[in-house]
Order: sequence, then C-alpha cells, then structure tokens
Amino acid sequence: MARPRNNPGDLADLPTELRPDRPKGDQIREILENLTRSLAVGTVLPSERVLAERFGVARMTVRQEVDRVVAEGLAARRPGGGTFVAEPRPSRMLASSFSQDMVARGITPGAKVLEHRVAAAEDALARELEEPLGTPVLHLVRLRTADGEPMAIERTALSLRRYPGLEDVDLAQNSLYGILAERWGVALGMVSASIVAAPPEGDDAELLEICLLYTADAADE
Amino acid sequence: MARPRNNPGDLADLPTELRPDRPKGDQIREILENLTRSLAVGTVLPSERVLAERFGVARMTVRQEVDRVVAEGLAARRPGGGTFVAEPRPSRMLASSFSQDMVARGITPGAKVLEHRVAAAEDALARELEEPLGTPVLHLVRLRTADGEPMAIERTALSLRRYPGLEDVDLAQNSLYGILAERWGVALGMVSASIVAAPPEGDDAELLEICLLYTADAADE
DNA sequence: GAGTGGTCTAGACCACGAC
DNA sequence: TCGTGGTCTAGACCACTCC
Repeated sequence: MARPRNNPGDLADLPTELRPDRPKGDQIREILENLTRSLAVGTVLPSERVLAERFGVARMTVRQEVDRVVAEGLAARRPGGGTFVAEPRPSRMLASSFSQDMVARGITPGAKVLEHRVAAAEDALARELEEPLGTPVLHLVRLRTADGEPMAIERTALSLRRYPGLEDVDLAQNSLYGILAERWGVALGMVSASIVAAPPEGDDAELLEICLLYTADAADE
Repeated sequence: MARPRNNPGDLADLPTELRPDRPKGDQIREILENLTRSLAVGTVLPSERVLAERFGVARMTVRQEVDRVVAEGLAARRPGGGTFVAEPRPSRMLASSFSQDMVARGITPGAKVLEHRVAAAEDALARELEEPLGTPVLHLVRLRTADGEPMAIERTALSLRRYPGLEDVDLAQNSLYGILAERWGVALGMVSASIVAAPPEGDDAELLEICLLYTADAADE
C-alpha cells in the first residue's frame, strides 16, 4: 500500500491547515524551519508528497520551500533517500564549495597548501569533531586563489578516522569537497568546514595573512 | 502587441535549441551563467517568459534555474522590474544577511559595534567603492553575536555619499542590510559587504579577535 | 495597460536507494 | 518493488513597476 517509509507520527505536531491570508509557501517554510529545529540531526523529514497532501497543496509548492530550507542549511537532501535535518551550526552558512562558486563565475580556482599536518585531537577539537580523544586529525590550511589572485584562507580540521587516506590526497589541485563527495560519499550539506574570503587588497592588506576562519568538520553518523 | 521591454537583440547569441541528451535545466543554467558573465553589471536579462519561449520549455523550468543563478550571486531580481546582472565579485558568495540567517535558525542575532569611524576615502578604497577620492566613508566593525555568543566579526566600508545619514543609525540593534533596504531601497544582491563566521572556541581561540574580512560595499548606479 | 517576477496548481516521467 | 527526490509541463492569478 501507499505507506510512506518514515514515521507518520512525525506529522502529529504539524498544523493541519494553512491560514488563507498569507502565502502558503511562507507558512510551509516556517513550519519546516521549526520542524528541523525540533528534531535531532539526521532525522528524516516527511517526504515532499506527504507534506503536500498534509497541507493540501501541490508538491511543487512544498518542494520550492524545501529548496529554501536546504539553501538555509537547515536540511539536506539524499536523492532516492529522503530529506533530513542538517547540523544547525552557523558555520553552515558558509559551507559551500569555493571551487564550485568560482567556476560558476568563470574564474579558475586554485589552491596553495600552507599547512598539512596530522596530529592527535585533544579536548576542544575532539569535542568539535565528535571524535574520541587522540583521534588522528588532518590540519589543513590552504590559500585559495581565483585566477591566481589570493582570495581566501581556508582552515580545516578533518578526522582521519572518518576519512582514512585523506592525508595522501593532493589538495593543491583538487576540490576538498569534491574529494569528500567522490571518495567518501559525503553530501555537501554534511560538511561544516567553512571558507572565508580574504581581502584582495586595501588598507587592511597587512591582515591578509592572518585573516582566517577556524572550523572543524563534521559528517554523517 | 506582446513585445517585451528589454532588447530582443539580447537573445541573438543564445543557443536556439537544447541538446536532448542532457537535462534542460542544466543547459539553461549554463547559458544564463555565461550570459551574466558576458553582459555588463546591471544589464537586464531576458524575462523568464521570453527565455521559456526561446528554449521551448515551461516557465517554471527557466525560473528554477534563474533561482539558482541568483543563489550563486550572478544575478538579482527586481520584482516587477526584471532580473539583472549582479556584480561579479567573489565576495558576493558571502553576501547574505547574518540577521536573516540566524533568525532562520531560531537564534537571536545581536551586534556590538567595535568601530564606528568616518574618514575620507583614498586610493584603493575609493576605487573599490567606485567613488571619487575624498568621499566620506563610514568604517564599521561589528562583532556579531548569536544568542549572546560571539560568532563573527564584520568589517564594512560604506559610502556616505550613497547613504547619507547612515552614520547616525544605531547599528547595534539593527540589521545593516535591513536598514539599507528600508531607507535606501538597496537590494540584497547589490551589497557586497561580507560576513565571516568566527571560531566559537578551540585551539585558535587567540585569533578570534583578528579574524576578520575586509570588504567594501557597492550599490546600484 | 503591458510586462515582470512571485506564487501556485495538478499532474507527468525518470533515476536512485532502501528493502 | 516502491518510495524518494529530480526534472518538467502548461497553464493560472496576483502585486508590482514602468510607461
């Protein structure tokens, strides 16, 4: 029969109908935002078809709002699987692929590895990575370039328990996100590593070298 | 008659038909990306309906791809007006509203003004702002907080010739983007000020105070 | 008033993943 | 196999802007 895979009980707390005086999409988006915040990370959300039926709207209407919630970093899609709650980290707002963004702008992305060091995780970092103390971690610092111009400094910490062999990958040429997606099947939405644009020039030029963002990584369970 | 407002000649260089072996959306997105790169900033793109007719697809198909191009920062919408080419600055990739993002996550955003200084623009900054030498510029540095926790340091330079009176606005309580939109009608897509997430804690904690991003602002003509 | 983006409908077929 | 997201259709009505 037409029973959805995920628990129908998930729908119990959702409003039954939408107010007629406001755009349905806006209301659905708010409901989805609240839902992602109230559920545990990784929880599968009701499917688009189920939500559409629940609210009495077309699937495209639901889908458009799911798109926005995903763009906000609150949820992520798993094609063929479902849509699930993403990590609520604020750094998520910067979690996109530098390479991808540059290519979309017609700019040739590059990278220079400034630091490439493996060390055992302790206290704060281990907590951040949700790994046990002493887990080997690859500390990676890269200067990202756009058409040769230095554009950003990227600082990442990645668990080698999660990504064994990553320390041997040439990250000067490759997109980190591409590698993670390709070899470890990591969805972009699951990575909370962040990228920071650095000053191209200007009065603050002397700060270029220290402009950075500390970020840890986290991935699926 | 049904003649569109923008120049039909804009369509001359566009492909006539799409390959049947690849998703139409992907091809349309690539065409739009190339188009935005080949046209001057501020140029109005062909309308969604015109593009749909041109490629022989439904308007929703075009619209979805325009959405993505807008999300990439290559274009921006003007409701009732049209869709136009946005500034190609890489910093655009971070140009979103911190307040907005935080609210979407159910977090209360705040700000502490670290620097609030008016100075005359010279050389690099004037060029960056596309303003004449000596233009009064508001240098603003804010520590952005999420539920009271320091999350980001935001450094902005705004021309007071463009936004007269901005120096008197209380930016500790208000969203900068909200103010610009409200009082000066600036579309979010037109602002290239950027926001950088700062480390919540960790081994690099001593760098928190200097983690920053220099960015200039730019707006419509 | 004509054109534009914003929203919304009620379907369709496909590829992928879980079972 | 069947549910899922991914893509796509061919329309519709609205609010807004530009002329």
